[in-house]
Parts: sequence; structure tokens; C-alpha cells
Amino acid sequence: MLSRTAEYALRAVLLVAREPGGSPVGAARLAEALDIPRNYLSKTLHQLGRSGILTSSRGKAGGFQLARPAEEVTLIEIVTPFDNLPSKRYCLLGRTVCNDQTPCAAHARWKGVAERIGEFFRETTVADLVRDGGRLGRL
Amino acid sequence: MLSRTAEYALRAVLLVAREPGGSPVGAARLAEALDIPRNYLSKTLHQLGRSGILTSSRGKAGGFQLARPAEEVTLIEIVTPFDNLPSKRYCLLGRTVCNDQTPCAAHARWKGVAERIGEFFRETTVADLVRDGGRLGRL
DNA sequence: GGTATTGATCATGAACAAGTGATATTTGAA
DNA sequence: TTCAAATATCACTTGTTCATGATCAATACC
Repeated sequence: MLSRTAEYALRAVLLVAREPGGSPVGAARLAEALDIPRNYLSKTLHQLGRSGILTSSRGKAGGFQLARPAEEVTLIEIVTPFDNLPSKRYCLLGRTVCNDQTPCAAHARWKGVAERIGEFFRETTVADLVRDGGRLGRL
Repeated sequence: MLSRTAEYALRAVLLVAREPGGSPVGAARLAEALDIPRNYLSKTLHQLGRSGILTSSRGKAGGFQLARPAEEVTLIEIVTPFDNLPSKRYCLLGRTVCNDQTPCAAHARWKGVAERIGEFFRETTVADLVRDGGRLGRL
């Protein structure tokens, strides 16, 4: 469903969002928690910065923080730079044109499911998932 | 959502299923209709044969036919060899363990969507899509 | 100012998917 | 029996994702 990198991005953002007091979380700590190489995660974190989701601070006690309130960050924002999700226009059969006027063979039945997926990513916020709890790290 | 190859597989099976009288459809004709290289599609068709979805006949007037009635062939059967779909156990955040007992942060909210996707592929049959009509080929 | 800490960046390779071209093999029909 | 049509298979290129290691650059703190 999602690329590896997009999964890491989600988990990293959630870890940052959970940090008590909103203090900066270092890339090394995040990489350790997610059990992936630090330099690999670094690139992902940098992209999240360019997306306006995280801010970074260098030097001692530096790290990453949320750039905006968790209530305003939706999952689709986090995931989009890493992965093209099935949007409303997505055709299950990979046709270039596929809509209600000129539908593919699967259009009518797939439409509802695709819309449901889109809703999930558009409407679920970081705050929602922080509130729900649940595991993020290695274990 | 699906890999290119899986999309081609679905479209190819539907084209074969639509063939009047169930007569064999040649790989060349399928490739032309889908606008993809013949040899590339050949490998996909061969795999569909090994999956027990299509049968092939060689020689003149050979080609591919449905191995079983269209009502009995579900989309998940077609797609599985080419692409791992998000199943019931699939974790949106890519954690190795994720279930109702030890959920990830997204589990509760994602569960319903994933189940809906699974239902679609498990319950939709080739006959359903043939009945619906809709386009398959290049245009 | 120097230095340790931290993020940012560069270079590289493994694994996989997608696409291309050539050849071998089977089989029906003239 | 021979030929042509069709599937089956092999070898290769290209591009992308994932991952790793090494290095550069900025910054707080002493």
C-alpha cells in the first residue's frame, strides 16, 4: 500500500508528535527507535522539513519538531512526497482515462473503495493517531 | 495500488473472458489491444496459466482461454502472483507485528479500510466485471 | 575561538520491476 | 513432411527503490 520510506515517514512524524513538551527529537534517536540506518532516515526527515511538516534545529540539543499543530497535519501531506496514493481519479486497471463518463471495466465497483481510501488519508490527522496510542518503535 | 504487471494481468483476463464463444485469443492480439510489448505480456500470460486461470494452446489458431468459469475466478487470484495486496494483517506503518492485541498507532482507524479493500478483491469476480462492461483496451 | 553534537549531502551498491530483442519449441494445416 | 503460426524461454538493458557508508556544514556550549 505504502512505500517503505512513506511508512518510516509516518512513524517518525508520530514519534516526534508524541514527544512530551514538544522538544526536539534527534535523528539518531528516531533511527534507533525505528531500527533503520540514521542516514537513510535523515533524507526522509529532510523531505518532511521541505514539506512544511517538521522543523529542524542543528547543534547540541537539536533535532526535529512539528512545524504545525498535530491537529492540522493530515496523513496525506506526510505521505504524498514519497508515494502516489490511489486518488479519486485512480484507475484500478491502469488506464489513462477512467471516469464516470468513460469508465474502465472495474470503475463502478472500485470507485467506492478508492474513495474510502482517499478519505482516510485526507481526514486522519497526526493528532488522531497520537490520541489513539499504539506502538511505533521496533517492538 | 497495483503493479503495472498486475494491471495488465487483470485487463488481459477480462479481454479473454469477453471473447465471444470463449475461443482462444492470441497473445499478439491482446498485446496490441493493451498497447504493451508482446513478449512482456507473454510472461504475464504464462504466469496466469500456472495460476490455473488461463489455459494456453499452441500452434495455428492457438491462444489463451479461461481455465474455469468466469463466475469462479476472483480478482485476488489473478493479482496475487504479481502483487502483495494489503491483507487483513497488513500494517499501514509497516510494523512486523500489528493486530488487535498489539496494535500500531494507525491500526484502529486503518483496519476498516483494509478490510474493505480485501473484500473487494476476494469477492469481485471476472464475471462481475464482464457484466459491467466498460473499457479495457487502449482507448 | 575551539570542539563536540547534530543535521545535510554525496557516492555507491543490491534488489527488484519494467521493458526489449532474439531464439527455441510446439502444433495445426496445406 | 514441411511450413507457418503461435506459445515458451532466454539474455539483456533501463530505471527505481531501498539501504549503507563516508563526509560536509551548521550550531550550541565550554
